[in-house]
Amino acid sequence: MSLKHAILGFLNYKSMTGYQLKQRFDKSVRYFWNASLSQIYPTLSQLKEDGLLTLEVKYQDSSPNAKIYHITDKGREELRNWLIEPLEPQPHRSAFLIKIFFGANIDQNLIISQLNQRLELAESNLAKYQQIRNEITENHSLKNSFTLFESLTVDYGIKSMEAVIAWYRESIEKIESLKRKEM
Amino acid sequence: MSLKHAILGFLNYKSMTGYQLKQRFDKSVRYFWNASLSQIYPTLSQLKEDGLLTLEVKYQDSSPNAKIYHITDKGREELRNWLIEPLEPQPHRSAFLIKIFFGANIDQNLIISQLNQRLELAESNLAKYQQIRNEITENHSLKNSFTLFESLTVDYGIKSMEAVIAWYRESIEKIESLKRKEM
DNA sequence: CGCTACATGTAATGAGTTACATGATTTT
DNA sequence: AAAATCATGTAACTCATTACATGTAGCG
Repeated sequence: MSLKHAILGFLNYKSMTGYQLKQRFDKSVRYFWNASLSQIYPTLSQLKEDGLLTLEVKYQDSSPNAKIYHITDKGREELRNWLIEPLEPQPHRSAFLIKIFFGANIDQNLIISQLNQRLELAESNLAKYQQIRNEITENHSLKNSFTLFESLTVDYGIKSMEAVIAWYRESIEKIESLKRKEM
Repeated sequence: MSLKHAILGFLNYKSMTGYQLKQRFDKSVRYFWNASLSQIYPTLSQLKEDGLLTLEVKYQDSSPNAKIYHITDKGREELRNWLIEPLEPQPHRSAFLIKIFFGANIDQNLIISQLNQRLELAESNLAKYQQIRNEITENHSLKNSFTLFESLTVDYGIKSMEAVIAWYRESIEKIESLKRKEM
């Protein structure tokens, strides 16, 4: 499970609560790994039981007690081993491509409009990624290895968005051109 | 669930058994939707219970009885509705990008070698997709809408492989160049 | 007075993988 | 003799989502 290792990765930089972890996820890796609080909390308990984390309870008047998790040596080793060992490539599932595959069954205009919707979404995502990219480049030099690796993940987003945008455009054109021939 | 609709999509073309469905999946959509027999069989039962399929049992001497499933009118309607209605964009998870994100924690050569592994894999996938693409173009004219939509899914594979290949190459170079600066 | 932020969880359900279980026929 | 093909499934487990449940403090 990668959630475990992502949590270990963040806690390796800084001890924090589940709530804060969620915020870290949302601020950095959300575009390729989303995690909900209802998944983070049980995972933290489990990591603690496995001896990869320790728990420090901070009693607070103002808000509920905060559970601050710290990574242990065993946790750091687990993280390191996971990072070192090559990962089996995961097959990726795309329900959208299933729809395209069976696209001949419905009116082509309905497919085109769905492609257009996705195209707009991809364009707005691309703009977001480019903005994040600019912020990284402005604030840090890429000589810092932490920054370099973070920027690589953003570059991945940019490159893949550019590729799908081109695909959406070409696909729409091809379907339009088929329509013309069928008339 | 898209598996249901993919099954309906195939059965809409031709009635068949779960085993044959698996073969169809493997021959066409495997690159963006894999399905195992242990998932196909219960899903077929469920689709039958929901009245989207009917079952015809073919008794055979040579091999176990074959259960041939046929799509019903209700099934065709369900397929059509699913194809027509826009799909919520699914967030994609990449454990590999999590590794890259935390890449600063380990020796950079270990990251580079993992990137190289993936690069080789992506190149061989690209070659496969291009071959499939050539076969489609040779055997059918793209004026046929069934063929067009199938070819679009292959084009998606080609375009996204080309994009990640470029990303792998650039990432490796950037890490190499960081190494040089750090020496 | 309601919304957001802080802070924690549980329970039910869905979707998918892996392991287990059976058995005949055909090809290597 | 072993492996692949045809043909069916069940059970256990993992991972993730959605709904449910609780409560304070501060801001507009």
